[in-house]
Amino acid sequence: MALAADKPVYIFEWSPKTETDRFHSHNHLELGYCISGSGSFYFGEKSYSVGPGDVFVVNNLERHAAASDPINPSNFYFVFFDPRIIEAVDSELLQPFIYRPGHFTYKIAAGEPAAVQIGSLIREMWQEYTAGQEGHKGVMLGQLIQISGLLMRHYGRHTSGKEWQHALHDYYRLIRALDFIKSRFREPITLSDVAGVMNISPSRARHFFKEKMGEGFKEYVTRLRIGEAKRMLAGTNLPISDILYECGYETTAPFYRAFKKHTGVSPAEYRKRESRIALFEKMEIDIEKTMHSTEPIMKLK
DNA sequence: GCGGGCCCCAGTTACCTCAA
DNA sequence: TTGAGGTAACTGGGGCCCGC
Repeated sequence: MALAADKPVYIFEWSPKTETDRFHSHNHLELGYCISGSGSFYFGEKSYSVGPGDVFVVNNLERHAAASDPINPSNFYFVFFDPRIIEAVDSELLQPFIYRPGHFTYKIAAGEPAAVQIGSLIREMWQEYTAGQEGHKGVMLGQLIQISGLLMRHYGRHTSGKEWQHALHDYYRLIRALDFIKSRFREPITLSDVAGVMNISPSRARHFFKEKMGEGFKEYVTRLRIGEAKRMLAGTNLPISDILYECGYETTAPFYRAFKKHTGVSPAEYRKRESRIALFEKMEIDIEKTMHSTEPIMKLK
């Protein structure tokens, strides 16, 4: 989901499915506040239990997913926002969102002072949003800045200013690389190209990428390409031969091998499966519409 | 922290054949 | 035409190490 330029802050109410939603990452930053129920939140290999009052800080690099308890489904307020709006006010306020493997704590447990204060601000933000009075966007932005400040104080207890500055420097370098990769993964792209964007040697780029992302450069590019292929297989009727070309592959063999390795099925099987799921989900929605007139779970303006 | 050399090997490319 | 799979040659990423 991309944030519109004129609406850099979104808040919405959302209940994760009882089975784990698909792992994903995105270009915006995210805050989650559990208002009721229970479940789990997954960040890469880590998992956290979810309960009312818990706050989750989600950066724009780590792949994550959520799941609800079948007996007592969790319900969240989620805030999505463009990191640039924080940066424009004070780049230091970005620090709580910077991903540093081994240091980053995604969950602030209910009852912790930061969770209480941030939870209260997110509830106020929701009220602002639903009331929709004149100037609500500005008020929401102010609340977001306040939340960032509280997060900075919360995390600042554990990390020195010098370490924060270093992490910020690395973050900007990594963002440049990821922006470059995301805009070029459909073409032949090498580690040397990415190193050039970061102004470091290919050797250093390799160490840096693995250290910050937890996976190798090629692995990351392949994941992007296969993700794009999956999106095109499910969302278009383009022939597979066109799709593999659109995703940066020049011949069929490597595409089929990589696709099967990542998904466990061939591209054709994947397309069949997704079309069946889409048909089933459409039938469910039609039945739901017929029986009840309910609001969608995910509300976005 | 950063750059670079060396070696290994997985992945890629460019062919091919075969089946449906 | 599309999809699957095999082979050989080649490329370049990863791991390791060392020096600055």
